[in-house]
Formats: sequence, C-alpha cells, structure tokens
Amino acid sequence: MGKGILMATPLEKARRDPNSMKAKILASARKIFSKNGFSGTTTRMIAKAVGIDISTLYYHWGEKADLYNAVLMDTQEELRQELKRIEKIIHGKPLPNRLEIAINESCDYLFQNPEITNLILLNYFTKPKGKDITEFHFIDIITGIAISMGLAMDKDKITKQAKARVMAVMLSLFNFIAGKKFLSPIIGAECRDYLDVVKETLNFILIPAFMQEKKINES
Amino acid sequence: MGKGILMATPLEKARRDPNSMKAKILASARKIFSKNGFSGTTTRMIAKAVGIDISTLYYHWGEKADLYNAVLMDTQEELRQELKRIEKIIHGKPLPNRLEIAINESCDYLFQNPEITNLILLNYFTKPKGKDITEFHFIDIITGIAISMGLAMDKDKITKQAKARVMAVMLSLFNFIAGKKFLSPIIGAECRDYLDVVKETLNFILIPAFMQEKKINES
DNA sequence: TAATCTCTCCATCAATTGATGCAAACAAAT
DNA sequence: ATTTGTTTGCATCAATTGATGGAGAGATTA
Repeated sequence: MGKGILMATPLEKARRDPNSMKAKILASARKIFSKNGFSGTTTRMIAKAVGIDISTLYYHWGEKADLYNAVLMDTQEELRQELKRIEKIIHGKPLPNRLEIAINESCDYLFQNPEITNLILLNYFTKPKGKDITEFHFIDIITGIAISMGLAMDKDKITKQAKARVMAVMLSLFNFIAGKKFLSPIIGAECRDYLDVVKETLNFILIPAFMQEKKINES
Repeated sequence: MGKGILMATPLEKARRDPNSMKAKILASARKIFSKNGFSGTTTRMIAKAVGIDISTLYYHWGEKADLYNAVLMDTQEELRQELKRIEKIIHGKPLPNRLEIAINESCDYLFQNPEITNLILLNYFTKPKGKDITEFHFIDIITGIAISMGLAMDKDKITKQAKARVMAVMLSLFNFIAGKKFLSPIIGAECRDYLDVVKETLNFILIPAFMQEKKINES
C-alpha cells in the first residue's frame, strides 16, 4: 500500500501533464487562493473559473484543504527551482554584484508570478483553523542563501542573526511584490516604473548593509 | 440630518466610554479579525468572545463590514498617535540615533500590540470583495516620516524613491512583528530573544542604508 | 458485443453564516 | 405608576458553503 514508487500523488500527476484536468484546477486554484486566501475562496469559485462542476473538482483533489495544500507545495517547489537558477547565475561573482543581480532577477521573476509571494505571506498571517496545512520549508532555503551570501561558512553553524538577516531580505522583496496594488498608489508609480523603484530601493537598503558586514569580516 | 457635530459615530461613542458594550465588541473584534482576516471571521465568533448574542452585535455595529471598518479606523488612529509620540522623542537628535530609537520604540510598541500590524498587512493582501473597506491612509504618515528622516525637505516635494524607502522601513518592521509566529521557529528564537534579534537586524540593515544617503547629502 | 474503467455533471444534504423581527427586560423620564 | 426609550436575547430566515451519491457519457479492454 506504500505509495513510494508505484503510486503517484495527485500533485505529481498534475505536474506530469500540464493539460490534464488536475493541472488546470491546480492553476486556477493557485490564482484564486492567492487572491482571496483560504477562507475567502470557495470551491465553487475555482470550479467556475475552470468551467467545471464542483464535484469534478472534489473528484480530482478531495477536500478543499487538500487542494490548498497541493497549491502551496507546488508553489514552494517552483520558488525553490527559481532560487536555484538565480544562485547558479550569481555563483562566484563578488558580493555587491551578487546582491544586485539576485535582486534584479528575483524581482523580475516574482513580479511576473505575484501569486507566489501572496500565497506565502497569506499563509502566515492567517492559517485555516483545525486543518493542518503545509508549512513552507524556509529553513533550508535561507540557510542556502546565507551561505551563498557569506553570512555563514557551515550549514550547521548559522547564527540566529544570519538567518534573521536573510529573512529580512526576503521579506522586503516579497512585500514589495505582494503589496504592489496597495503600495503603487502610495509611492506614486505604476507597473514598470514601480518595478524600477522597488529594485532601486532594495539595492539602496540591502547593499550597504551587507557590505559593512564584509568590511568587518575582512579586517 | 447631517451628523457633523450633533451625532456621534458608533466609533466615537465606543472611544468615549471604554466600558461600553460598543467598546467591548470593538476590542474583541480587533483581536479576532486580526487573527482570521475578514472572511475567516464570523460575527458569531466575536459575539461569543464578548459573551453576547449576535443580534446585540448587529444592534450596535450594523453589518459585519461596518464593524470591520470601525476596527480598521480605530487601529489606524491608534498607530498614528503612537508614531506621533515616537517622533516627539526622536525630534532634534542626530540621524543614526533617531533611527535606532525609532526602531526600538516602535518594535516594543508593535510587539505588545501585534493586532495592528496583522490588520494592516492582511488588509492589503486580501480585501473583502464587493464591500468598500477603509484604506489605511499611509500617504500622510510616510511623508511625515520622510521629512523627519531628512529624505525630503518639503511636504509636496517628496520623490517616489523617498516614499519607497520609508515604506521599506515600515514593511520590514511590520513583517517581523506580524510574522513572528512563522519566523521565530525559522530563526530559532522565542519571545524576548526574538525581539532582540529583530531589533538588531533592523539596525543592521537600515542604519547603513540611510547613513550613506546622509554622506552623499553632506558632500 | 460486453464488460470495465475513467471522468463528468445533476441533484441533494447538512452545517454554517449574515442578517432581522419581536418580545421581554431594564432604566429613565413624566 | 405610567410612559418612553434603550438594550438584550430567542427564534428564525434565506443564502452560501463544503461535501457526497449516483447516473450517465466516453473511452479502453477483453
């Protein structure tokens, strides 16, 4: 009965065939959950967006929380792949360049996939009660980044401070993306303009911070 | 019929008498909305927390969205007062001190009132559809801070960049507070320890950024 | 062709939710 | 004491929501 090798999870099936009904539902669910949160989303909304009956949705994904979990895991995996891609690009370059490129690349990516940041952030402000929902596994992601940024040498010897600094970077980034709709009228910039201001602001704030660290390390 | 002077809004009445039923409901509503968001909260939850029947709640506050609006406006006003208080403290001091004190004070305050950041952040990730909900009036708040930080001279001549930088500061702060439950296990610090790490991280990131700005201005 | 398997929708359920009418309790004013 | 106005809870409603059973369509296999 072990589904280790023979059985494929619904999520695996969906990823295998992007044209399948499972995949279509998953894609619509991501959009709608990211916009309305878990409790603000109804299974009927998703089914309507796909153009199917809710019972078809339940047939493929089981209960609402299961679908939500699948969306979270799918999103998480995608983000992880993207971070790996960025890490490859910046590998070996000097620190300030690394930071600038990483900011640039991740801004572009997240800007084109705003559901990702929305889902992640929404998932810690509100959690469906009673259901156990997948946690984002940030710990290994940020340890990777911390090492890549020279904040730690060893995977097991990362200080609280280093982790907090990496989280600060990610949070700044995520919030400018997820809060776009809210922030762009405040800042007074739209679309591409907004994206440019965000990149500049992140560079302004992050580069001096992590350069000071380097100076201390060098001395 | 104009309620300009003679009529008091429910919110004004609630503030006038903190022991009134209106005030009790408002306080409970704040807690519960901030934890579950608008659609994750039911009027029955709030009524139960106060120990009253839902019809009593409706009698005092009208429909759910009205109560939610009152909570947002109340919270906003409270935050505004607090920021004024902090500004008085830091007024006249040199920039790095100002920043450090402001970070320290606002961290302490928001940490003890975590509902505030939760409500603000939740309110831009998800908005109840169909209802018009109060927007937080950040524009005047951040222009005030921008001037106080020396990022702008005139109230009307604030660049997009300056506004974005102030927002970056607030977002970093808000997220460390609102995301505490999520972040503290990742960072590996609890309670007071977490608070200290957050303060240190914010200082680490923000002070160098805004000091570089000052150096450019001075030269 | 017959049998089996996969997928889809219609009809329906029970529970929850926002919201209201109404009568009783209570206090204040006459 | 009687009237008036305010507050509160019980009972109830209609709409929404998560979820399921079962019948039928369609393809695949025997």
